[in-house]
Amino acid sequence: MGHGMSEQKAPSQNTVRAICALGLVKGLPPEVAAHVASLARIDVLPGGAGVFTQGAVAQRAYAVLVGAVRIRQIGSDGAQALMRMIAPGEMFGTVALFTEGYYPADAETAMPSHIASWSKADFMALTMNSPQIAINIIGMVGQRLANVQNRLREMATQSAEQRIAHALLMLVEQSGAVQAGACEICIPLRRRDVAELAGTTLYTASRQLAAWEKVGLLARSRQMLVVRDANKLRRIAQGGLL
Amino acid sequence: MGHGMSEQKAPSQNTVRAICALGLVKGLPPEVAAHVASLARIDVLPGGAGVFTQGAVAQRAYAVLVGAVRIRQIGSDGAQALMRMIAPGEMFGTVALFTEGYYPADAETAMPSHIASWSKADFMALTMNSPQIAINIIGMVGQRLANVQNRLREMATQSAEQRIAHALLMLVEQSGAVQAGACEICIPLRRRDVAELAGTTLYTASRQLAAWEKVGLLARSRQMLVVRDANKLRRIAQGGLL
DNA sequence: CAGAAAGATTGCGCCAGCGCAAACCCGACA
DNA sequence: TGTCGGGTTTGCGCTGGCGCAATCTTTCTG
Repeated sequence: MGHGMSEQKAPSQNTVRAICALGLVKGLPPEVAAHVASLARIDVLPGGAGVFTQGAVAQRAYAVLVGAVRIRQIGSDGAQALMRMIAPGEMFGTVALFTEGYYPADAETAMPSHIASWSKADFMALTMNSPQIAINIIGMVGQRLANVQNRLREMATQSAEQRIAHALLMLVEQSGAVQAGACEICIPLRRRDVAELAGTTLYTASRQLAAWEKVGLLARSRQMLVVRDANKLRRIAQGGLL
Repeated sequence: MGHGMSEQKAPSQNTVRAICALGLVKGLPPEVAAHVASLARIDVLPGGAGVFTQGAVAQRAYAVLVGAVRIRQIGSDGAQALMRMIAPGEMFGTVALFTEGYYPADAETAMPSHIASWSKADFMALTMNSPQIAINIIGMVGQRLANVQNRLREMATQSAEQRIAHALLMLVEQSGAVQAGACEICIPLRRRDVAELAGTTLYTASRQLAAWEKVGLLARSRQMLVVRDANKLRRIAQGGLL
């Protein structure tokens, strides 16, 4: 949105295809999906670029086509928490259009990314005119709600170790590229990100990840994390051992 | 839902009025609201009655007209967390109709209650036929999502004392009856409920509440909690002192 | 109204994990 | 190739709050 470094394009072949694969237009005839795509604006952003900021008036709904986005919330006391990482094919910033109208968190690219977005007017019109789109939105938001509620319960009842394991498993599910039994998480993660996702501190997260690397459960390949034994991780997440 | 003790009625005058005040039918003409009300089934339940159970196939959407409902989630390890308390005028169990179809938590009355509900078929039809209803649902779910995300952040970053304060403030907001500067929370709360809402243990919650009662910040009047100084509580929640 | 069952309180010991501080690693850029 | 800055690791001490166990209180139930 008006960044010095952003490059703006009209939808191209590839981007149209990506938009048509969005959950938003699931179950809709191709021509409707194409129409949705035609309304989108595409931003090509470098890593670390802001998309919107917490508290700003919500004017657009977004989707990641390529890359990754970090959604971070800052409390009145300055404490930060990473609400979610957005992988390609997922939407973000949509709920604020339907509620009070302010983004509840910051959004910034975690790597060079292509971001699609729709104006509030267009997006509302789409929703009003197509019950299927409205239902798709409810489904997406509901999914998120269920997910966040699970995390909330885990946060309240599980150990830091388990929570970190869960965070990694969630990321694998979101953007895991399976290769030779191992899963690479295709989202760049700092220690700090893992910590905030799991609701613990940088220090604890660093120690835990280091320990898992030592055992060979985890590895790093050029900035990305690789889970070498997802089942073992799953067992840890369930609280198998302590 | 087929309980021995439940009494089932067709919508009466009072219940119709209550249903028309639901956020679900906000912005809709009275006759549509009346139609929504006519489709509702009303259950009159005693306290402690189950409404639905976690994992069951979602077949109805619910709203509390009178009373209160506890929504509790149980993890695979048996650990419990109280997701939310439902006050009169609020809906619950609606999201599952739009997602995978299973209720993600248990619901039981926390006191004698009147519960309205709609069949999945009716509810989906309403949503398909009225974009306004669809948008209202998105708004309600979005509100919930924002709320849960806030709790998630607090859980990750704040002290148990702060979290308990937040939990009480949320309840006041939900069903606070102001009287002589103090707010009574019109939902029956056990220590355990407060603890699970705040993501701490029964013991810690009990100690904290006892301390606040000692200082006069809190009081108990027949099973209900009364917040005598909401501002002070707010200051504690913000982390003013430790 | 007695007895049982469920909930609340509180003393006490203990440890997970927080968080400072200092060192270390590594990619970017001149 | 130096050096600069952001990110990471790790030792160490400290404490919030967990959780057992015993007791007390209140609410049901017959």
